[in-house]
Amino acid sequence: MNKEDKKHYEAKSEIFKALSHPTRLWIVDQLADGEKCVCEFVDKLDVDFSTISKHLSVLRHAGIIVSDKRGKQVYYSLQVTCVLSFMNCVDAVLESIRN
Amino acid sequence: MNKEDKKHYEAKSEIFKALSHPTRLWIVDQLADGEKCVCEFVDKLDVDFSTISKHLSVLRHAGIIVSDKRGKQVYYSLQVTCVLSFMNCVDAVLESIRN
DNA sequence: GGGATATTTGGTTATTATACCAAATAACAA
DNA sequence: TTGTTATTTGGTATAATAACCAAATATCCC
Repeated sequence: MNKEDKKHYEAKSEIFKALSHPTRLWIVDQLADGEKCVCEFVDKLDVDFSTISKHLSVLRHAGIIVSDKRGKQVYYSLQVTCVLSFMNCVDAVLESIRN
Repeated sequence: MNKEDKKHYEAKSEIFKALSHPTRLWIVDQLADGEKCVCEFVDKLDVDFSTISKHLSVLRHAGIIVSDKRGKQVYYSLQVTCVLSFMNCVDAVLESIRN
């Protein structure tokens, strides 16, 4: 693996890392049918809001979601919707393990 | 998020974790066009073979690849080929960040 | 059996990720 | 301006990952 390849795979792995947390996958699913306010996540999860904020930050920095501040609230939405279609693939992996 | 959902997302995140390393993504790409012997990875990478073996183990436990021992050598191949199509999506993310 | 090769496993250490709390910032309302 | 709500950022302790070396295992050849 040469230097250029290495950079390429490092960048790619950052995307996967961003998706490597149950809470963040849940967030992605929540955004599947449109934007959501941070406050909605806070209500539905039993973790500190600072924790949620950091998860959102990870996804945003990876380029998977984008934020939009309107008034006091911040709305997030999916930037890269092909992530959703990969979820089906992941489910297939889980199925194949189970059987 | 209820208990069942939590388990589901935890399982899912394990798949992503397995793909969250440059070397492991490289391995997946290497397997795109068919099975490869561990020794081939050892030759092409500049890391300890025990490290490679552990990366292969991570991918195998996640159900992404399968191993087949023939003689002294172990051959690995992709079990879940839809992973490859997601790579295009990931590349799209990278593109969108770059621009 | 004994030696050589291929791969995995265990141990140790360094780096990275995560959660919570507390404090900071931003926007709006009184 | 002061208070209130929404969200982010910084600090810190703990847990998970990853790399290397050394040792174990498995297979083949003599």
